Amino acid sequence: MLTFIALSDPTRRRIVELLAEGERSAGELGECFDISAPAISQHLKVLKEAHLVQVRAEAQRRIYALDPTGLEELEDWVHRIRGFWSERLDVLEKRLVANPEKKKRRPT
Amino acid sequence: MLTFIALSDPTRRRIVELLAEGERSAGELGECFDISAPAISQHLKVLKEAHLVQVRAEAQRRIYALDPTGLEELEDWVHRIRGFWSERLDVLEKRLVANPEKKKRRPT
DNA sequence: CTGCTATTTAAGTCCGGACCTAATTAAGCG
DNA sequence: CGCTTAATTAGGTCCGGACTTAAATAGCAG
Repeated sequence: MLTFIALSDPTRRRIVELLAEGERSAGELGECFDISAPAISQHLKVLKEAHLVQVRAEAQRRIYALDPTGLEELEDWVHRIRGFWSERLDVLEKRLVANPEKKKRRPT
Repeated sequence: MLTFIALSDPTRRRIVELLAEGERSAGELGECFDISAPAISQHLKVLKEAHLVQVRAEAQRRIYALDPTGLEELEDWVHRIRGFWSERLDVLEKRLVANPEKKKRRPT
């Protein structure tokens, strides 16, 4: 699950947000931040490995664009978790409404 | 955005997955891992601060359960990004279908 | 070929975070 | 009250990751 690691960094998250607006070259992305070009390049590498961005060469420029794969994986994970949770919510809600004060001890 | 940082760790991700199946005490969670109880406690603290889990006291036990807040925030972020991307996808798809081999140079 | 632009790779520093053990708090129970 | 159980806080180690500067690669233009 490289997706979460990739997005845990604010700079990388910002890059993804920028690319959501449209593709950009590595240099153009770099201009949006106060860090060195190598730093940006490393961030892009991480995002690429997490399948969050794609690269395309155009002359000397590397044009970066969003890759839907990583986002889908992320969304799937969240839905899987929320799916379970929703089922339990139904039960929980009913119980809360039925007996709001009761505290139950559950055996190990 | 504490959500991504919290979920970037595999142990914490696993904890969330376990809690998706149902609430558990800190001790019960700890039994699922090969790390010390303090380590688990620290992980739970991070998850709590990211609003991914909730705590409820029951005698000496602390019962942990999923908190929907963090997951919603996560889902919102993904949707925001994918929203932009989907718009662009429409254009892209049409273009790909129209001329699959052509490579275009696009002005900035 | 030389040089210029765009970007990545290499090498090294530094800080935060994941872990441990030991000590602390807190709640039953005899 | 002492003892046990459950969990957290304290203090300290260690490794990975986000930077940096310097060097390498790659494409285009004269």
